[in-house]
Amino acid sequence: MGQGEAAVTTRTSDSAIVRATAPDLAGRPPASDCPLRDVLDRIGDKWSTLTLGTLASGPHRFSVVQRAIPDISKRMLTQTLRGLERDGLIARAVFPTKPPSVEYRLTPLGFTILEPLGALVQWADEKHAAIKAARSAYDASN
Amino acid sequence: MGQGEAAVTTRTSDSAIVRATAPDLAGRPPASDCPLRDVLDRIGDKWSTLTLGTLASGPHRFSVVQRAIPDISKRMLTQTLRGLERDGLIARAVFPTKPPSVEYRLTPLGFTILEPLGALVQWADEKHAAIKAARSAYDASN
DNA sequence: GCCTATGGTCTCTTTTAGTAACCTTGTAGC
DNA sequence: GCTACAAGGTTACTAAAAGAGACCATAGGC
Repeated sequence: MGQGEAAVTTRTSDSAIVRATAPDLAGRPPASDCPLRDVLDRIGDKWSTLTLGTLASGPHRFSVVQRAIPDISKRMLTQTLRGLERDGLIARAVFPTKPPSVEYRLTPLGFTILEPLGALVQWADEKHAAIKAARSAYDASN
Repeated sequence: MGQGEAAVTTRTSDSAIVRATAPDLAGRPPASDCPLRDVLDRIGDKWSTLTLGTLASGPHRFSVVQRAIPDISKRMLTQTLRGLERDGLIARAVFPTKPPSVEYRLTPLGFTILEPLGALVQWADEKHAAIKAARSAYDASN
């Protein structure tokens, strides 16, 4: 690292390391304008991906979505749906029935996230066993 | 929905709708054993992806990672690194220098997540403008 | 002596998630 | 006529998590 290829690093001027090895992250805008951060703040939470996944199969009403994600509360579902709507990923339509029914559906923009999201789901399915094994091993050695 | 193809839904027995339209989610285990949930609880938080992204460029010491992600606190970084280590995505190595230095690097398993994660980053970059536009529009119409 | 750097931990405060009760309006049951 | 229930939320309250900042041991530089 410092010089040569010492595996055991001694004190070095780290600013050089930072410049040399983390360019793609340093190149990104620091905070609020970083697309990655912005997206992860949206879909990275506990419920957004599950909500998108539910709506992927077609438009659904509020209560249907809630039943599809059993352990979400009304409050969190409302909040999640509002957030996704605000970002243009889903659309909300109110029908003047009595009592009124509300339907949520993916927008064209919303559909485009299903592909990268699907890649992640696939990774999760494939590696879940390995992750659980690593977790057990870690907890065992404490 | 209920019968016919009425766009304006009246009261229907929703259990039928649930069964008909949300099968892929209903098919997943309800909570703790769902791979998607499990993975999202890990990498879905605010810092994990950024940490993985930083370590994607090579092994780094604690303080280097911290400087690469400017607004993370030591506490959160420690917690994030521990979590990723526990799940086998990164490895931790302590070198007995004075003061001791600690190096973190992706494991083979950790490297495999970079591809699906990359897809998401690309999506974020591509759609960021559209998302921000949708957000402005939503906030404007309030 | 004092400040710096290492990789953390500990405590405290603030933010966020989650729970449960309530709201409105109309229909159904009794 | 009274109670109950459905829809899609909102509101108040509580539990959990995130974040800020001080502290620790040890050694080197000035």
